[in-house]
Amino acid sequence: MEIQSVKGTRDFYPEDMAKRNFIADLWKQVSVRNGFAEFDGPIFEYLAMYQLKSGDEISSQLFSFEDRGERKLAIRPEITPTLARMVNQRINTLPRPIKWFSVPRLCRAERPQKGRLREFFQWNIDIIGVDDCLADAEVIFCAVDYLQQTGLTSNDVVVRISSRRLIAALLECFGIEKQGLEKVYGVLDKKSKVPAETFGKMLEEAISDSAKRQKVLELMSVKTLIELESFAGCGEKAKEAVDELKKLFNYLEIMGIKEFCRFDIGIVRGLAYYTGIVFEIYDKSEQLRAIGGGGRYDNLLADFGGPKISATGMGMGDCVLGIVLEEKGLFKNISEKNNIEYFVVYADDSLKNETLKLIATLRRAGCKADFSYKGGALGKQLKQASAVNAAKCVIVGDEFTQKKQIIIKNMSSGEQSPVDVGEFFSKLR
RNA sequence: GUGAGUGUAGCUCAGUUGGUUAGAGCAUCGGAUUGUGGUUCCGAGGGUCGCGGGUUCGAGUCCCGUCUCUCACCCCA
Repeated sequence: MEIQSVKGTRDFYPEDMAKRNFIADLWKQVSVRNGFAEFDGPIFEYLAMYQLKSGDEISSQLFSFEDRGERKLAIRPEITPTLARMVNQRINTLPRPIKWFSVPRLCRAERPQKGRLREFFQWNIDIIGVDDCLADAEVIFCAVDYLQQTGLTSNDVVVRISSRRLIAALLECFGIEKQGLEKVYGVLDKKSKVPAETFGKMLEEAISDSAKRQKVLELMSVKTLIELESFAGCGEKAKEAVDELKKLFNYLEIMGIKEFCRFDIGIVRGLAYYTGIVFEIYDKSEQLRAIGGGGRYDNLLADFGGPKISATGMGMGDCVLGIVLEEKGLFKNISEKNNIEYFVVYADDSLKNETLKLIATLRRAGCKADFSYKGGALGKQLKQASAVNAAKCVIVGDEFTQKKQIIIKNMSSGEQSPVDVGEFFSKLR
């Protein structure tokens, strides 16, 4: 083979395409039934737009290039900046709440590994203009609605939920300076990913004071919302954050997805822009990276030059999800073949033109119909019919010449019977 | 970007301490079968052994480089 595919990309042969469509079609279907409207943007944007939020170092993770007018551009690594740009442009005319979704194809120049490629699809849903954590609950509901629709249950996946606002308030209460907050977030995020000893060392590097460190360790051992009461002395901000989480979990219970959701103080999310509720969705085997994640980012529009309007949302990629669905055998109902309804075969070359007419009529009537280019022995044509997984065969033979009849053969039972051509087509409609 | 492992037919893999013309199963195509398929039988095509150097009389096998894929780190929007 002369030219190989590019590192981290995938070829979608029909059987792979069937799986990709299964995933993406369901994303769209579930979004729509949850009240979200689809949008999309260009596949490349100004490089500066991506640097705005994440700084210059992001450039090494992007596929960037210059066009002939020396514009510095980049292939989109995420769609959220595009969303912010589009919403800002029409913010005064869009009815709120804005509930939008998209299934963009994204590229990131990272080294591929399990569940992460350089080109992938990511489902994004966002709700803009709602302060109430009901919007966060609805985003989580929509994600769970999707996962259930694929056949996954609360035995397979879990949504781990926490609050940036809560952690910020508590860390402030512990006396940790605002400047050091980002670094501590980074360490907390590692809690469930590294051995306890390593975690301890990382925390030591981030927080020099051992008393403060002890309080953080105490906090990280909290397993339920109720245990947070022991930090009640931490002031109004912390109390508000706890109340918000309680309210969220109440909504989740009312919506009937409580068994999918857990409070988990260790969920921080890497990025700086989250401001409130945050969550990540995991496969319960814990062997994979997150299936998806999201949360509240109330500064999103403002960061991109718009008004300060609250927003919450989530993203889910197709790579990890695909691995999970494959492992659980949930792709099994997907047909990789064409599922031809009628395969028309002809007993003699003199009937070829009549066969083509039948095919055309069947197709215009909306049936998936096909036939053999080569013709030849009836047995050969039926073999081809089996190869394309045809449900039924239409046999055009002597009966057609003599009585205008065709034979309909059911390919799974083997049963067959003659039928008048006119009657056959009138039944189709 | 750093580190480790890997690579033989479309797929899954054999291939002896380096020794003739590199094999099998599955898949594909053809035939048995000119009015009856999917399960049977027979046959065929398909490989510059990832690519490039080197050692050797001789390399799929040993050495170096490079690329891919896999796994971990960085990062994870």
